[in-house]
Amino acid sequence: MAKMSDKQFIQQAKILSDATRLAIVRLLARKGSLCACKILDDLHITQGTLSHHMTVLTDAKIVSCRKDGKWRHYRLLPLSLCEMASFVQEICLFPSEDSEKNCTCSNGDKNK
Amino acid sequence: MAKMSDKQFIQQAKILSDATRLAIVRLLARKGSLCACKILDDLHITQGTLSHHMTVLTDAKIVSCRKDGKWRHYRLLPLSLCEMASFVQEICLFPSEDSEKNCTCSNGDKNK
DNA sequence: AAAACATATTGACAGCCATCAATGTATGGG
DNA sequence: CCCATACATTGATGGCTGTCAATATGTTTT
Repeated sequence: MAKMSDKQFIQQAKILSDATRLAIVRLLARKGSLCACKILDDLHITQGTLSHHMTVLTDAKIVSCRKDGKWRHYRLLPLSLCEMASFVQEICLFPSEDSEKNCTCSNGDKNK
Repeated sequence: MAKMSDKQFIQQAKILSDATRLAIVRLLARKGSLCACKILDDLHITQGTLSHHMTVLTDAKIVSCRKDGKWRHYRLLPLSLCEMASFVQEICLFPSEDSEKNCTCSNGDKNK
């Protein structure tokens, strides 16, 4: 699994930090695969708004899209989400070293 | 570790999806503990802007703050970040069941 | 060909927010 | 006391974006 850049993480986090898009992602996580019209049934938004969100999610490779006649079937792509989880996990596991002793807030010599 | 609500996750993700705040978090992850003036040295923002971001991060319990005379020492709090990582991880581990067979996009009967 | 359905696109708009400049507050030094 | 330092607060502003209404595009059905 490739490591995510800060820039990538920011993009993905911004995408997931929207209530509507998170609802879509969670819905897909439960249902596996859905066409846009079924997703629309669960949300209180316009069809144009949903289309916009699906484009955003697809471009970010958070979901995949398969054409089937008139329909578009969407499915969750685990890779981006896993990379995102790892990204946060790594920060979370910071060494926790105490560098306060090195603080030189222009008073680092107050103990002289 | 408590489970995060969708609302909480959205709030935290929104906070981390800002380049400046992510830089602050990563800086604290490396250095352990820093006062505001040292954080300011690493960023190209105004002091007032930094103060704003530190308030946001502190309110969200992503960092802790300890007063020491004129100074404020900030430190990363791992809990919120870990919960956030778990939140994404759980979505990432969705069952991957294929419910496409149940899709009734008004053409569920097209094989009749 | 026409109508119905599914989705995409466009333009406009309101709300949010990161940022700055300016000012305010608190703490410590001389 | 006065001044410097560290940080907070306020008001204004520009940019981004989620949303809708309207319209367009593509596909299937009749």
